[in-house]
Amino acid sequence: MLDVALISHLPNFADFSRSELEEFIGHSRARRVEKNGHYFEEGETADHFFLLLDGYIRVVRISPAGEQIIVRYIACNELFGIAQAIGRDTYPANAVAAVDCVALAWPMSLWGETVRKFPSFCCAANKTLGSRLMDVQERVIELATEQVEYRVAAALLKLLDQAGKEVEEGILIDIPLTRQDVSELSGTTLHSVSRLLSGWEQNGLVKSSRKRVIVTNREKLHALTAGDK
DNA sequence: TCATTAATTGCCC
DNA sequence: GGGCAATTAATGA
Repeated sequence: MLDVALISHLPNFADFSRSELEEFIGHSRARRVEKNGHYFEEGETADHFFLLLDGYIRVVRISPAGEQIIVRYIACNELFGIAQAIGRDTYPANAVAAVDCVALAWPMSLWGETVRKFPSFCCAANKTLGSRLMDVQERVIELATEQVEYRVAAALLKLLDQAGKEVEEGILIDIPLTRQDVSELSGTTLHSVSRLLSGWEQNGLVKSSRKRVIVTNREKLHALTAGDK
């Protein structure tokens, strides 16, 4: 079984006693999903909720025309698949492992009592939902009003916050990320992303290679989202 | 080494 | 900016 210390520091569990947390974890099962596998698919009965312990998850929806849209990425220590919290009994999107992932899975039947009994857990779930909602609102506004350059820069900056990892040349987005992925995340095409990244590379903002993006000048990238240009 | 998957670039709308 | 095609590059079996 899993070491309680792995997650006891999370705000979700602030008002669990040690034994309560042990019991709660006892009701979960660690679920491993290898890269490109999925935790659940859109429309499936939501029988579990999850806490990501390691890895990154891509939340994907398919448009009526069959095109993929990446809704967001989920980083570790985040709750996901919490359909019950928004009154659904099916999952609203696909959850795909962007890398090999480990998550704890609880039966959804535990959701109600957990939320009722532990304000810290409830509060963390609300915060998670709230910040996702804010994210979505921001993106709607971006899509309606901003240029592609802005949107791609904003998408990269968001990933930097979620998955940034310091390396010698700058900050690496620690998720395998194709141009296609970036385009699905920012509502454009892989061609435009490729052209933008090439341009930015020449100007020293980023360094990219196959499935990897390193941001070498965060300030300049940020400036692209500041309204000018 | 070959087959597959990604990335780049030029041309046209 | 997007769509398409040709080309090249990287990767993994």
